[in-house]
Amino acid sequence: MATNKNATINDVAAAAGVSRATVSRALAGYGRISKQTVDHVRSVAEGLGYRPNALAVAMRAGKTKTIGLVVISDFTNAFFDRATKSIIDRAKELGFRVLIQHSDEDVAVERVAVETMLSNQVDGIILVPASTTKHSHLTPKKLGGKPVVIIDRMLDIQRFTTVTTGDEVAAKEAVLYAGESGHTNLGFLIAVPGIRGFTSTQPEIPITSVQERVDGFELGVKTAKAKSVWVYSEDKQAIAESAVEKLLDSPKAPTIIFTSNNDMLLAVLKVVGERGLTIGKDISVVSFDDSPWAAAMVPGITVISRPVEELGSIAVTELVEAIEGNTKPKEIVLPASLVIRGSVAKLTKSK
Amino acid sequence: MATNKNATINDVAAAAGVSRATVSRALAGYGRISKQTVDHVRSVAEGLGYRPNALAVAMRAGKTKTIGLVVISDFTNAFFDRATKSIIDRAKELGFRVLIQHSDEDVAVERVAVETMLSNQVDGIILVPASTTKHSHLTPKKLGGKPVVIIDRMLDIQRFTTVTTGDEVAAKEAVLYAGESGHTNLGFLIAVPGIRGFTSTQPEIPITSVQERVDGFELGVKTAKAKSVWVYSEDKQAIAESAVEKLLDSPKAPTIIFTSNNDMLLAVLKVVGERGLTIGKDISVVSFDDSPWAAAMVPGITVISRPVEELGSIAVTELVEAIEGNTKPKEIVLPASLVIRGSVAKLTKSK
DNA sequence: ACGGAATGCGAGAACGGTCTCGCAATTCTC
DNA sequence: GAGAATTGCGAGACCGTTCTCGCATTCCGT
Repeated sequence: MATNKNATINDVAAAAGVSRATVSRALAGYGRISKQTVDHVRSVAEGLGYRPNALAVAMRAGKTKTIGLVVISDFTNAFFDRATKSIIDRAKELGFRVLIQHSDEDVAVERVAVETMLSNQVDGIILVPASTTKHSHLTPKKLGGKPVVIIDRMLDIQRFTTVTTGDEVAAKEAVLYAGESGHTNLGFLIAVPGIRGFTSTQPEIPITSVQERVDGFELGVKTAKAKSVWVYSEDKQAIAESAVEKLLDSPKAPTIIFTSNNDMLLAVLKVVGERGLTIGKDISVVSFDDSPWAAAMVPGITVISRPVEELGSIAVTELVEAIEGNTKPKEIVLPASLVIRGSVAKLTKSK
Repeated sequence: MATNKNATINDVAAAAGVSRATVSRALAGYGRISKQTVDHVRSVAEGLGYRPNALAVAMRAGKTKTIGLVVISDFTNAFFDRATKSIIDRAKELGFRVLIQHSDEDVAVERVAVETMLSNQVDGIILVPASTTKHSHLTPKKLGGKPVVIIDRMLDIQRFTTVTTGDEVAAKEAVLYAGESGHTNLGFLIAVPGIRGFTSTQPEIPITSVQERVDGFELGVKTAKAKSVWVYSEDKQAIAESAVEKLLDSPKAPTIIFTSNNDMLLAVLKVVGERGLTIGKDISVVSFDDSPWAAAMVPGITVISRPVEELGSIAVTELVEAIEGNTKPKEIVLPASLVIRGSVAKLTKSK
């Protein structure tokens, strides 16, 4: 069994009867070298199936053309898979590769992930931070000066470029839309990482994006002068379902339920369906984040859609810019928008 | 602005007043070295925040502890995101990193992706091949002897370890279940990559997993002695919807529709919903691949569930085994199973 | 007290590239 | 036709590690 090692530049040099330097010149096309030599070396290299060792190139250059992506994982959440795909694709366009690690919403795991990326000499990192406040592994010193772009959420420091979506505005807009449709008793189901079970008193929310959604919802409730019931739930199907039960059984049962993400929406769908209620008629629903299935259901679910692909793409563009030149940190906020389908019933106002 | 380069082993050696070799020994814990020196070097290294350059280590060792993953992308397809996640996680357990590229079902893109991986010196590759027959970029020579594990589909050669699911058996089982439930007019909606529009005559199917599903369905139809209508569709929402219309409008309208993947299921849901039909009552549905939303809907969708996480995990385990020792190629087939929910109506047999 | 074994550590090569420098050969200039 | 300029290419340093080899020094036994 031939262990078929790939050809190195030395092999090419030997086969072509020239020095390593000449091979390098011929293939990269720089420096003083005759056309004949270039052609000769190139054909020899091709014949040998030579391909430069990216590791060696990176070591010499001090650049790897690789960016690290640390997401909290949970691909069930439609957001992160779409973001991941758009990041990989945009990176490819710009000539970068992507190394992916999951933090599972755990700061300790995130820390290790970042260290792994750094020891792999990534040129920069895109990070969905597990915590707003815990970022001692993200000091300039520990990062070795490598740029970082934060997406989806914000940190309590403004050291990095941040790409987020304007969830507060969109959340308020959604509530006002419900108000215009005649809904006055509103229910809210908010997924909060880190809590156990569910509760109706607002817990500490460790993630700015969720906080924004809550703020926007509250603002909407205030503006519309509506009544509201809130449940904050662990991000787990079974528990979220109990939370929905509680929402539906509360004294002033809401005619519409707003959910902070797709997983919560699924819980609503399940419980509501089991009770024999029809979406868009007996009960209304609005959820954060669009997905193919939310669009394909009948009636389609009215959602607050975030420009996820754009977010990922912009994050890469910004990061690469920071890698190649020195840029100042900026805060980029992309607009989220209400996509109206059929899941919100028009209530006849009984004034 | 301090460009804060990360400390190298030379910095540590200088700071500790010893040679590079000694630092290496102290940190890796091998060779003849005094306990005092070890402690001293370690504390100095920690103080400097030293972390070995993985590139240099890899170059020296000839191993990168990285595996390449080439998937056809399409994260909307629930299969690939779950597979990707399980692969990353299992790789992490075994001390490997994962480099991801998408082929978009295009052999040319797949070829480039594989070459990129190889030039990045991955230790092995996990591949979802875009084509059964076109694999000239996967010769032992081009691969430089690096092992490859094929998942989800098979090639027409048996050079590589393959991890797939037993879709034929499961497809047949699903059809028989429908027969037992009283269905005799069966509809099939098959997504075929590479075709345009939709057709009712069977086109060439470039992917073994889809072929298996078709074979299994056909076997079931034969065994159950049922009538069947088939539509083969491009994998695009709008077109799939037209295909569903055609299925429902065919002379012998089916009472149940089988779909070859989740995207097709969504098309069925949409059209059926728009026609005011109720799933599990007016029309029945069975789909390949489980998903959170298929489970959360009411009624839940009866699906043929494939052990995707297990598949990914096994693929990594096999690949790492091949990387570390020399193993023979094997064909691993994991069982897919029918998950019965409420989307198949029990028909009273009118004999 | 002296030879041999054990111990601790440094020098230097190697991995596979890139790139600067300098040398020889050719061409140009008047 | 002699000196200068240009051209083409090789030698060797370097990136950050690991690891083999060999050299001092200490330790032990007799």
